[in-house]
Amino acid sequence: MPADQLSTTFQALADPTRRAILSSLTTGEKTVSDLAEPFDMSMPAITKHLKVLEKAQLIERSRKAQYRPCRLHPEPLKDIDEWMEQYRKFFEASFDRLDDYLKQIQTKEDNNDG
Amino acid sequence: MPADQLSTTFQALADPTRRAILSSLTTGEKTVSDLAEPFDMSMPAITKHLKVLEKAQLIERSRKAQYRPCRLHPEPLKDIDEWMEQYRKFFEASFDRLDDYLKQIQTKEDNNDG
DNA sequence: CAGTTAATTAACTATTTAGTTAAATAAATA
DNA sequence: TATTTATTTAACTAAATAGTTAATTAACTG
Repeated sequence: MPADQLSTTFQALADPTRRAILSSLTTGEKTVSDLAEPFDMSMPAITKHLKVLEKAQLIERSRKAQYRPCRLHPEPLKDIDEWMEQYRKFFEASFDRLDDYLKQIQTKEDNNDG
Repeated sequence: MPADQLSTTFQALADPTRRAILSSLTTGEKTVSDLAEPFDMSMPAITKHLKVLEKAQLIERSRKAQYRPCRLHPEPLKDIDEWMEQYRKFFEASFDRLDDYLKQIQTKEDNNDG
């Protein structure tokens, strides 16, 4: 398994449970139990997912009494966004999708003199 | 391993060789040998990476004589870009980075009367 | 048709991943 | 101090990943 940061980030995101955990953290800090609640999965499984997210620096953790709250650390997502930049011209220019096609039609109509 | 499309795409991108292959395809269609050339890796290893990219629908393949040219199919990247949307407000608003901090300072100076 | 080039498939291996249950640790509370 | 709550660690397993070499397939070329 590759050790570079971008690979680690993509790897961490390649799991629906971990993406759901991140999404859940967009509304603020959560305990491990809070985060585990929606999933039909043991606590140790959640602990492992949190370790993957923490190693990828997508979350940060602290201590409050017996709790180990997690919060979102979104910076690695910025790196993905920047990596994506070189591909935007390809997928944004695409005519494969209906809405893109319709947008193109609309633009032509806007420029119409008659 | 999760079967959902977004996980498959992230998984495919979680490897530097595969990302380099995609990047190489931004300049146009390439044969397998062309794509393999920069890597210190056997041909079957490259074939496997191409299979991963093809299953993730990040590349498309055709046939020309004994060649099996590959071309970029960027649509799944659009899905990642859309998934990212919910996180942009977090990393774009970040003050963790020096350039963001400097931008903030600059804005204050621009608004100065003296 | 024999040989060469391009690429894939088969068979194998080592490592990683994603989950489990049972036990251990940390901190609060009765 | 004993018990409960929150979480992690240990030990294990099954499946997936990423690579290898050797053999095979496909198509061109002399």
